[in-house]
Amino acid sequence: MPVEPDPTRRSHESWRAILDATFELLEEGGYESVTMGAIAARAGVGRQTLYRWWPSKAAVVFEVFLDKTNIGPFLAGGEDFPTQLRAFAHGFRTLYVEGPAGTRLRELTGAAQTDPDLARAMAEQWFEPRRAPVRQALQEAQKAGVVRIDIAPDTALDLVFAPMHYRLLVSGGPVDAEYVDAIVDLALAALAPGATPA
Amino acid sequence: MPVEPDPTRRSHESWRAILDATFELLEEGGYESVTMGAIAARAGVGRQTLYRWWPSKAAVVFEVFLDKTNIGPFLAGGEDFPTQLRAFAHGFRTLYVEGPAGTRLRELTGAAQTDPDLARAMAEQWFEPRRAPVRQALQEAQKAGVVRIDIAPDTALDLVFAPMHYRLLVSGGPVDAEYVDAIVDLALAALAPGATPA
Amino acid sequence: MPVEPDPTRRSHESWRAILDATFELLEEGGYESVTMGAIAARAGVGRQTLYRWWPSKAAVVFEVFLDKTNIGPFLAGGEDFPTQLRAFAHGFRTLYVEGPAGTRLRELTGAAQTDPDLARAMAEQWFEPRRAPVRQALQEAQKAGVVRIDIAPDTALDLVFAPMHYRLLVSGGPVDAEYVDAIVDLALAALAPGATPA
Amino acid sequence: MPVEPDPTRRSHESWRAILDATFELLEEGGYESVTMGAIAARAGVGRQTLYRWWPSKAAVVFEVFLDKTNIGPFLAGGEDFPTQLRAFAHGFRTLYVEGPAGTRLRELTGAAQTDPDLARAMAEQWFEPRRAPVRQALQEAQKAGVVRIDIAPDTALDLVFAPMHYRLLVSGGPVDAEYVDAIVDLALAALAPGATPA
DNA sequence: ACCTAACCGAGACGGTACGTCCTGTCTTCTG
DNA sequence: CAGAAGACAGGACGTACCGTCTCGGTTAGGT
Repeated sequence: MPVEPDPTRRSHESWRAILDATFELLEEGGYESVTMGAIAARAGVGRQTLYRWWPSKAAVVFEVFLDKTNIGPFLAGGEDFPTQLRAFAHGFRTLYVEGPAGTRLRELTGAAQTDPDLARAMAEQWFEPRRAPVRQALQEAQKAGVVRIDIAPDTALDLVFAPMHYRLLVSGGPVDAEYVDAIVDLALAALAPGATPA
Repeated sequence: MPVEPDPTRRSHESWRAILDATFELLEEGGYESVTMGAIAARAGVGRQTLYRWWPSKAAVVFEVFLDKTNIGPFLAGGEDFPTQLRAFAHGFRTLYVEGPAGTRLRELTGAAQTDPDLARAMAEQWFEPRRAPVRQALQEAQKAGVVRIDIAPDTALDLVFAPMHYRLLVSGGPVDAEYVDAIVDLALAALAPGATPA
Repeated sequence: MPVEPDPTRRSHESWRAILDATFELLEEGGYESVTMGAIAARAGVGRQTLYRWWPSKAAVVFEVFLDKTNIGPFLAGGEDFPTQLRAFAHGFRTLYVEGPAGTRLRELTGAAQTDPDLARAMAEQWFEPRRAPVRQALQEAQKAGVVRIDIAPDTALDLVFAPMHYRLLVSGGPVDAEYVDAIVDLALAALAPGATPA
Repeated sequence: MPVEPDPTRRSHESWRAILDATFELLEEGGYESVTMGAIAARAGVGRQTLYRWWPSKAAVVFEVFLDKTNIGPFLAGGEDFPTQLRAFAHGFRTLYVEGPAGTRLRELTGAAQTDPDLARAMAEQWFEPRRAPVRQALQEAQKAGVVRIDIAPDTALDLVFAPMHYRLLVSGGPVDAEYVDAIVDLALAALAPGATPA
């Protein structure tokens, strides 16, 4: 049984240096170019220190990703659900889909396909925290009768989350503001209380 | 100057042995356990023969994936669009989402996040051939007035394709028949000619 | 500036535990398997405590060797030189050449080839104390005219000490009682006052 | 079961570069400073190539030692045994006891104390080839009645070989020409047909 | 009865070397 | 003469130790 090291013994300087070094390496050459050895060398840290706190380079990169991007988007309160949802979707796109954050998200999600630990960590620490507030608002909207009650909340959420991730990871299609608007429109249409199939 | 190998010289026995060996290795240990060396050894083939015809293990695995799965789903003719779409979605789920094919699809899509050549090959040879017939049927349904005309076809397609891939690749949620039904229902509701947002 | 540790503060329990742990590790896996970390862990002692009192694992192992073997052989008084020499040689063989002590002696002498500090310590604290009484007896025998006077004492001593160490360290040949007898016979023949070359 | 690589496939350039690099590293920093990684880097060779042909750095260094020193000493023919023996002993001292060769011999013999494979290789490929011609000459001298017949040849050989190795490896005493002469004198005295103990 | 200084166990730290694995190229021998 | 076999340079991996360091806790005088 692996002994969990006492986090209070952890050297803050090393931890910071490791995250910074990893960030720089990611910016310079992308995920593939990052290696445990390169991180250690850049950070001026022993290789073993890396392995003491992270099981793999994927874990380090994920922590950097969390460290740099754990800033939203937040759900605006005091607005109606459609407005909230649209604002959230645009915020998500701005923060995570384009630019380096999008590339990191693609690379990490890619690595997670063959790394169950990473997949679990990302699900718990990244994806779920972003779905949770929207789920909450959705369920309130359902109770208020603004959204169909006969849809499982997670299925409804997928209508907005899935297309953005799908274009990012699979189809490579553009995820611009127009696309986000269209997706939100379609989701709201599908979720309208009296909606019926074509 | 790299000489382009003459495809007519390609040995069918070797080609077959390589694909079979790769398939076996995938079944036995998954994508991570496959290496060019292991394929060559298992196939009784020289390493160079592999590199002559494929640039990377991803390319070999993708060819195996194509070889084993290039069998549908097909779009039923002579039925109305909702019926066609639903049947297609269930067919897709059955063939590619669960079982080994789903695992291969996840692994390859994962690898494609850091391998642009693989990403392009998969888009052209796998994803697009599956979207194309549905796009065709959708556009005919739009012309027939059965589906809203004001939606870009690829955006509309995403309503069905995205959720299945999202659960497979990102959320890890179940992709069962109920989910597929729900997604198709919601897509059709969103695409109904008179649909309006919540 | 390195402060010299105060020897009076030395914990006897730790010292004992370290020597015992080292001895056990040597018995279990030989010199190669002993590490400073393993000694500390086995002794229930901090790593730093080891380094406070010994500069290297070789030094610890040598102290264990001294601790366990510093018991002779002794030179019998009141006998003639040939008898003394023969008894000493057999005693040496019994105590140090065979069994674990012989293995330790081999390993330490081996390590001393690339560790001058260890080499010096062994020469002063182990080899010389064993040569000294024999040298003393030899010199008395020379004065008494029983042994040739024209041979440097250390050269004469080598006639007995060298063959046993040579077989132990270099040739791997047997160092049994017959060999010791033969060596002592030859040495005495060479050292006889009237001896002349072949 | 480890597959023995086919020696005919061995790259002569790499082999030469490895031996030369190892020799240089030995000259520069001694045995301790040599590492498999440093050899590979200096030789411009892959690490795996080293491990393909040698099991350890000790094996490489031993091969370098053989390569550089496998040049004698030779036993002069047509002379009487005492003259042959003395010339051989001086030749041995000149070639192997002083200078870098002596240091290498010490380091390798040291390493052999905890490396049985090395010990065996050295015994077979280095020590025995140097003892063999002397044993041969000794046995002829015994048949000719010039040397006592009642001494095992290997015991007799030890009278000359052991003291030189003992001073080199154990006592650190000088191994100069005077010492060699004295040792040869004593050995011959001990081996004279009519020799009797003191 | 309290300081205070050195000791202690524990273990994280920066490093170095290890031996293995895999990649993509090059060479040799064989059917 | 095509291709199986495998050696090659290169480089990342994860592990094992090294010797130093920092952290609290304990012990032992000296006040």
